Amino acid sequence: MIESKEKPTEELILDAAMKVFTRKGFAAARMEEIAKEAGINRALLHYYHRDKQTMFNRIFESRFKEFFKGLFVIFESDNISLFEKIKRMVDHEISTLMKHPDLARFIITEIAQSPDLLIEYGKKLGINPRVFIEAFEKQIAKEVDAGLIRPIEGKQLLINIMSLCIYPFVAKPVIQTMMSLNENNFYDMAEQRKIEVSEFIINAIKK
Amino acid sequence: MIESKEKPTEELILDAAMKVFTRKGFAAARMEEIAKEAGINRALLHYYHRDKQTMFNRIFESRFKEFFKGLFVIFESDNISLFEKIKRMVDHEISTLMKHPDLARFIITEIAQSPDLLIEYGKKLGINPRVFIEAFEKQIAKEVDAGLIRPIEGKQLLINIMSLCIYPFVAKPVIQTMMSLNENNFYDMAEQRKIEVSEFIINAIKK
DNA sequence: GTCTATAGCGAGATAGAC
DNA sequence: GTCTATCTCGCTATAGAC
Repeated sequence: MIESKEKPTEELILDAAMKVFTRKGFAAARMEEIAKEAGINRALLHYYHRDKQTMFNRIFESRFKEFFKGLFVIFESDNISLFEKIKRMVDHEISTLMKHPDLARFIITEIAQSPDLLIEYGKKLGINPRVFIEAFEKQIAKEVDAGLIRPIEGKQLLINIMSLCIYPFVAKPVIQTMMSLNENNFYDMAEQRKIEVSEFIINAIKK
Repeated sequence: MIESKEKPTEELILDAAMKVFTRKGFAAARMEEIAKEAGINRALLHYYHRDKQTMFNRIFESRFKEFFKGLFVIFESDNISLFEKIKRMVDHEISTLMKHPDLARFIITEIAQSPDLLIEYGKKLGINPRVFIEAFEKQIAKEVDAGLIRPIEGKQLLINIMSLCIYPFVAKPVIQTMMSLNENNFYDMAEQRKIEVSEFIINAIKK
């Protein structure tokens, strides 16, 4: 593997840190492993970043944004039908996670360890899910009242959508082993879900 | 808090270890914290269990069983309809996780760190998901062929069922914060899902 | 900027008194 | 069986040469 464009060391480090933190989590990650992954020396990590925690925060922030941005944007677009919105959300979410299969597990487990992270970085990055959730709930209630879909609570529907999109990636190693899926098989399955999940949801709620 | 029935120390330790390992994972768990949780001294942990790893293995085995047993049993019962089976699976899974909300995240993250755990403990405990999965796929294929349900792949349906049941618990801290749910609210929501999810799935696949 | 060497510390494990 | 004291080691972080 020849590096045709030699990246600046700082970026090499960030890339390496991202990989290692994402697959190991903060506690199990080792500076040694990050250095190795970046092809440099342990000491050099500290030249660019004060310490492990600082490094982690930087990585967490960017991954947090990656995970939480996107989704909400779609919902805000106003003049498209509910079913179309759901299709786009599902497609967007599964596409994102196919590109970053460990992202969801990383974010969720780190937040589980210190729930304040969600509030802290939510504020810092101006991501406020509640606004989005309320809008979503309102739209669902309206559709139900108008008799356009079966009765269902917005919260529950939203959890269902997230579950169907996100869980397969969170549990990827479990699913792969249980169902004997190699990397390719897994991605085929995920790709198929872009449509499968949309249809599943729409069938579940349509009248 | 008065301990009316004083448990033997060994059990106190196992209970404490279960709690700490489950919420922190192996890497972030501290022997000190386990000792404190058990109300004893650090050194005493080593009197009952050789070391941290041994202790962890013991805990992991019992939690692994807890997570993977159950589910499969239900499916094997033969003379009930598919919809009834789904209802029972959903109810069983959500009930289990309501009792042990951190269980799924624990098992999944530890397996993600070392996927061999799934194979190793699966063998050790005689849990073989593949048999179950194949039977499930066969039944779905039959129902589809007979025109009793919409066309859907068994694998995808199974993943959907697991996702809808398990994800809310895996992502519990995220969901609680995003949706402003305290413990009670969360449990009400989960309780409601026992029916909500069954209906959702059945509507999604019925003709 | 990058390395080698090493200081410093946190945490797991052991020795030994009671 | 349970504790206090201590050893040991792995890992983070720093000092200093190049």
